Amino acid sequence: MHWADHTAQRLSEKNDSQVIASGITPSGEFHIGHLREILTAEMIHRACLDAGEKSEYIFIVDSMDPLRRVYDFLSEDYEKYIGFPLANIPAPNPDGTPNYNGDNYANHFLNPFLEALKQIGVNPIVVMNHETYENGEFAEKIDLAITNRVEIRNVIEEISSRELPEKWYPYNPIGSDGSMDGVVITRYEKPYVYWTDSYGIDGKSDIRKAEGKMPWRVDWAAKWGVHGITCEPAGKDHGAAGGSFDTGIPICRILGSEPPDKMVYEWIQLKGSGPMSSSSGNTIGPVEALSLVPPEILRYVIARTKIKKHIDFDTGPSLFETADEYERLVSNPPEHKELNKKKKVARDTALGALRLSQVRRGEDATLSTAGVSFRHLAMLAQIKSNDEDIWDSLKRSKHLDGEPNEVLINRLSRMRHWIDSRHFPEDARIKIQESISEENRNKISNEQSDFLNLLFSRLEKIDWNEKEINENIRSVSSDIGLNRRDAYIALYILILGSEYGPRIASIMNEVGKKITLDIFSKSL
RNA sequence: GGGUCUGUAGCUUAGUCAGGUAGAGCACCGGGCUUUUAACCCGGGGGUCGCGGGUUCGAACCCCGUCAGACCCGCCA
Repeated sequence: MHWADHTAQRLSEKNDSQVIASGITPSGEFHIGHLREILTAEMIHRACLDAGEKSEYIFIVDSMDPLRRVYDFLSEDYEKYIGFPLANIPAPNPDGTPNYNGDNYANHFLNPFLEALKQIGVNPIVVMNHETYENGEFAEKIDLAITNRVEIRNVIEEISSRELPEKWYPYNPIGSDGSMDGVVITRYEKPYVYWTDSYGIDGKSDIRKAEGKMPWRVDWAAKWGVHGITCEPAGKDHGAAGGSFDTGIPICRILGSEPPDKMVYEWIQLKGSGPMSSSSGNTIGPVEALSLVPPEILRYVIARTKIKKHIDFDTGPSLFETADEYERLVSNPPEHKELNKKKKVARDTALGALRLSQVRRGEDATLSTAGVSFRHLAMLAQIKSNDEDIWDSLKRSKHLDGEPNEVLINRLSRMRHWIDSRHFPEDARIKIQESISEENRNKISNEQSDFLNLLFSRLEKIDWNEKEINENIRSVSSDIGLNRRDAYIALYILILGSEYGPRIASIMNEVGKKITLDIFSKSL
């Protein structure tokens, strides 16, 4: 059974309806790693719906979280905003300086991410956490937290083995300048928290408004209760023993609600370069990823992997494999015949991954395939600049019957982006030789050389099109008495510097008569 | 130091929760397709399931230990 279906089943035994949640702090550019957070939760949500459960999927944006420090992509101007809620400070310009006329910091990073989510078929209920504070929904939890602060402090100290000060409060008020740093609470009298900030200024915060927030570990536990969350997968950083999940569970109960079960997923890493991080700049954005990778393939990368396995995200060679695996699975799904238990499980898992990879829930997977392997399309896209020529070629090779569908058109457009990008694998790149290298010349036999010479003289006279080129290759090889395989090998060596390749006549045709014949004349 | 997760064919992995003869795909090799070799079809080889012990009629699966990698215990998913 697929992990999402399995989780859905477990959840249905516990609750009548589900609220699946994700939470992310918009402290910088969103990256592919965040997509795992989102998709893990969203796929569980879909699995619940598919099982006939009631379910909602909410994406909580931690817009009330403070700016921790001046990240590398920010200018020094942000020094003055440290400790401010992200919803209350200006978004950065491209050069890192604050843009006082633009959107707030949280929205600035959030909006492009939501756009990317739409593309991969994720339409969450978005909750801005600062609004939950603003409209007073947290007031009761804050009150409970403060009145039970000793107990909560003990939980955190015992479980996370952190030491908290004697006068610790599970609430950080915003001081006179807008920052939550260095504000000391003097007393609590519902609904006001009285404080003195780092300038010695006294003030009070209303717990029914966004005039302060609970610290992270308490805030998370409170959110579970306020939104009635039944499942929130968390990154493994939160999942460690003594981590925020372990403290959140008892704190949530202290605050009067039943917490979701602990659920932890592994991280996505960029192949070869360690974990992604918004602040270190080691990222690939969802938007960039989606310009190269079809959305159903991106979903499939997450869906096919068990949540406790780490994923090496790679927009290089393994993308071919993943994409082609997807195509194969759709066009040739595991059969429903008599199977033993294990094979049945394996089949259900694979089909579940496929089902959850669809951009639109419930859509037939066969509508999401292009009918052509990634590899083949990559080859065609490189040798044919005109899309129509590609459709023609695909019709001839019987990949395509009639007009290309939307999926195929999208695939080709993304393929062209990929080929033009630095991510495209070098060994998949077709490189037309200018002239033959000494090493390659030695691989060519005398017979092959005769073939090339005769072909050269014939090609000079023909109309330059794929059919003519092909016919000449065949006739010349017959005339010389060279078997066809060796003839093609000679041509591949000459033109691509390799002993094999895609249909050589297409390449020669696409490259053009003059350039092709130049290669011959320089090499022979 | 404490803890979590991962380790199955050259590569990516299914199967581990509910123990019952190790399954795929890629790659590789061979054959076919007689307008082709990154297209398509058929076949084949390849695994001490990290290692050691235990429980069991039977262990990839459960238990103990051990090695390796990743990560957490400081508000980075």
